[in-house]
Order: sequence, then C-alpha cells, then structure tokens
Amino acid sequence: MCGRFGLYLPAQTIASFFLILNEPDHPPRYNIAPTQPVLAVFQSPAGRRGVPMRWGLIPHWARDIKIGAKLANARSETLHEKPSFRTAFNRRRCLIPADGFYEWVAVKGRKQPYFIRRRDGNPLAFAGLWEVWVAADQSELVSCTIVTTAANREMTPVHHRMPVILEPGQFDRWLDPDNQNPRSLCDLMRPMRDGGLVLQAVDDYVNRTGNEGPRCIEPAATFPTPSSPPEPPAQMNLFED
DNA sequence: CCAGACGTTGTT
DNA sequence: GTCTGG
DNA sequence: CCAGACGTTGTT
DNA sequence: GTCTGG
Repeated sequence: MCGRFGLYLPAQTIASFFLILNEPDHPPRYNIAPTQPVLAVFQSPAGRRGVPMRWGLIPHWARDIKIGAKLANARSETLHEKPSFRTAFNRRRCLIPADGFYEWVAVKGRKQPYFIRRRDGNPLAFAGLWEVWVAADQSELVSCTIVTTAANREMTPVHHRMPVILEPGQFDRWLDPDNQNPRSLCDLMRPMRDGGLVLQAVDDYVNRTGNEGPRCIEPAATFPTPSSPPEPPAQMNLFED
C-alpha cells in the first residue's frame, strides 16, 4: 500500500516530467502523511494542471471530513463498485507525483522503514482519484486517494500491496475524463514492471509525522538493503491476490 | 418504507 | 448519492 | 503509514 | 484496544 511518501524535486522538474501547464510551487516534502496536502495532476480542458489536494478522499456525500483519513488508498480491483470511489473513477482520475514512498516491515518487535524509488531516478506517478466535497459552510475541499494493486517482485519482500505506478505513455489514457472504457482503464491497474524500483532501509526518524527533511531518507546504519527477497511474510494470505 | 453504511491496511 | 439490511 | 491520546467541568 | 491527528 502507500501510507507515507516524499516529493522534494523542484517544481520545474515535476512540471516537465508530467507535462503540466502550470508550475505549482510546492515545498520539498520528505514525510507526507494522510490528511496533508499533496500535489495532484489532473486533465483540465486547457491541459494538465497540478493542484494541491488533501490526501484522503472525502466522498461528495460525506457528512464530515473525518472519513478521508480512512480513504488514503483505494483498491484498484474494486474501484468500479465501491460507493466511495466509483464516481471519481468514472470522471475524476489524477496522477500524484512522488520521489519515493515508505513501507514498514515488522522485525523483532520493531518496524523498519524502507524508502522505495524508481531505479531510473525519475519521479513516480501514482494513479489517483479526486473528489470535491462541500462543507457545511459551503466551502469546497478537493481531496484525493492513491490506487493500489498487488506487489511486484521488489515489493513482495516488504509488502503484498503497492501503489499503481503509471508510465508517461499511459498518462493520457488514465487522465482523459472522457475515457469511460473500463477495460482500457483496468488494463492500467497493474503492478509496476519487475526491476523498476529500488529499496533502501532508512532511519526511523521518518516514523514521526512531525519530522521533516532529508534525514527521513537517510540510509539506516544497521540494516542492509535487501538485494534479494530477504524473507517471505510469515503469514501468507491464501484467499486474496 | 427508513436507517445506516459507504474504506484499506494488517493482524489474529 | 446509492445500496443494503431490517 | 505511525504516534499519541484515550475526560469532564466551568470559566475566560 | 481503538480512534484521531498528522
């Protein structure tokens, strides 16, 4: 899954990789958590735009904002049927740029964080959905969620789920609001190709959401990066995925 | 009909 | 808003 | 995702 | 143990 990530490359780099019209200024972030603002890219009539959105999708019918904290991720397998996601899946798809994301692996009573990046150094493009929510005072809040799928080869040692990561050649198909072909969209909901990611054990400074800065991705002193799958999960879920 | 849920993750 | 459960 | 709180009263 | 906040 994806419950924490970083985005620290400069706005110009992000704008050119995602081919967005504007160059939305964003502070370098190494420790983005659910409920915080993220940069989302969506297709406007004039072209792709990058805008800040609250991470954790708040359905338009929600009574209050709290539900968003639980909807930071959306399973790709059921997007089309879940009341919380299906309207956004039809018309409001987006990309969420990231330099890398974190996963925690429980080892001997503690949790070891890993930072996961593209091997080629490019930003990651998470598949996402977005929604507008109107609060009681009529103010509008735009929020988004990150779509998940099964783990690829590199991710399997640390977790059985991962975010859907799209390639530039797939951006248009995912973002086009007029694309309502479920087959065309579902074909994109695949684990990233094997070999495209690298993992690095990092300092547990990142655990605390209030901690920020490059120290979050500082390699851990005592834990090597797993070159091959270090150990399979103790329990395998035999019923899903 | 109305009331209540609407989600993912991990863990046991 | 829309579906499910009662 | 992890960390941290987890309560009521009255008063400003 | 479970929920909230970030």
